[in-house]
Amino acid sequence: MLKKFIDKESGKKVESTVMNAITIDCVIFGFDQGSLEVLLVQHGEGIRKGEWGLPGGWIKETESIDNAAHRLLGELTGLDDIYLEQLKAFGDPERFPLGRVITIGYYALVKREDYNIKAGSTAADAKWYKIADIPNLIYDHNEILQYSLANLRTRIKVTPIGFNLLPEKFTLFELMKLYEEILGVEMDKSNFRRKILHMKLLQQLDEKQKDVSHRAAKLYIFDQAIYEKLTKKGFNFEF
Amino acid sequence: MLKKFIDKESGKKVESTVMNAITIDCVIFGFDQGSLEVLLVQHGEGIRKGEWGLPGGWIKETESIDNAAHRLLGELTGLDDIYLEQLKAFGDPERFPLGRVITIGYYALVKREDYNIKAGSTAADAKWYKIADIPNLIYDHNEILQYSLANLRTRIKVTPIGFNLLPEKFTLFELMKLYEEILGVEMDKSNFRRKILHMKLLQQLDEKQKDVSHRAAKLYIFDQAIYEKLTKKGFNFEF
DNA sequence: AAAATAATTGTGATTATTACACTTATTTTC
DNA sequence: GAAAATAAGTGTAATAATCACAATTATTTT
Repeated sequence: MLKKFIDKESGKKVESTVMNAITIDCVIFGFDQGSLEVLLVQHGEGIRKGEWGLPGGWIKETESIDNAAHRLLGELTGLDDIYLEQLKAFGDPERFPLGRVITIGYYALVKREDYNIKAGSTAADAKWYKIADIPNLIYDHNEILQYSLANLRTRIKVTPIGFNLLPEKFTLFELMKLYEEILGVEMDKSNFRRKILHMKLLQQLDEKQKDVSHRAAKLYIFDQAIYEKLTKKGFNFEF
Repeated sequence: MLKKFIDKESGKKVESTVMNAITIDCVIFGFDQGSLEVLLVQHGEGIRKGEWGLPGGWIKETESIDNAAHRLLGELTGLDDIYLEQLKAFGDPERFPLGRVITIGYYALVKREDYNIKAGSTAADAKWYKIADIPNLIYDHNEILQYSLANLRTRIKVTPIGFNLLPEKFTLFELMKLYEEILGVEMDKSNFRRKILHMKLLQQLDEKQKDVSHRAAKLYIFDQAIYEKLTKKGFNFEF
């Protein structure tokens, strides 16, 4: 994977090293049975073989960074049209042991119902980890993960991106559980309902939950059009 | 400024081009007489000579990205200990006409009272521009600037970073004018006072404004300790 | 001393938040 | 098939925050 370069002007060899190499690493969040999870992959080569890390790869000469991130995500998960945002660049000179490699961190939010690892995976092994069970990761991937988690927590208070983690149709209680899990707080059912419904971001469907052993809850969908209207005049999502 | 490389493995020449070259570009915000301003520099070399752009430069092999940004900022303004944060990386393949160069955007908030352009400037010319008067900039610098402005607007609603733009001691009215200018809204003096004082982030001093031709306002300072306490348990800065 | 200017304080109507308790619908158990 | 269990969904009253003004106070200039 590493390339070797010679500086044509100075003539110096830059051995076993890539000058200013750039990679992408992606934190993929999912939500399953009340738990926030992250998709990790097992490294297939090198000294760190068998250790877990964030999925990532190299940026091609002719593609934008965003496109590279989307491509990598598609190769791994078989999904396109995923919610994906750049976090920031991580560039400690020591972060990668074999040379100077700057990585650009992304985070993605996927609906677990859509996700199917077999679809396009090139990774030896990929697995969802609950946030509390994240192992030691290669390089600075724990730092990137923690940063993205902090970012998700502040973003979700200001923007309704949480919907990207839920199925198309969801109950108010599921939505509340998502907020509780990500923010690490307990909320009041009644007050949550009032607040979220008051925002008018949700559309009630004529459908109900199936296969639950108690009174079935009404299903809702997220109204994109109203969201965009609200975004323009600014709104607040604090709970 | 551009380097030329040969890929040692493939033997291919990569002429007039830097593979994966990385720069830093910095949006430096200041606040002067009620206006939000940005520090731009005039290019001293190349075809774009004379055109304005964001101050920036190359990242050295052995320094972290954050250190590079601080170093560049110090070289230009003579200041260290500036509020500086990474925005994100910009990497459209076409953004730089002579080759693939990815740039990492930063934004800084400086107190104009501290700033002295003569201190360490290497730029041919540097000048503060009001937001409304920003000219056409080189490469994708207008895009970077717009992005940082949007970022500042959302950040300032959630975090009291605005203080970095004001002198050490300021009046409540000055603070309000800062928020009005950045967010582009009008606020009610009375309600603003109540809200900001209620947060307990400000310490009233036994000092007053000098040299004003009317009743002098009390001066306040920002209380860092209380800010950190509040940050831990989370707080909201909406106005 | 009066006028001008802006700081500072006050007020009441409206809306949002919070902590609960209560009612309703559905499924499972006996 | 009635009772128990479970969670959905509604209601309420106290408290706090927001908003749109009006009134008062302290200084400086005329």
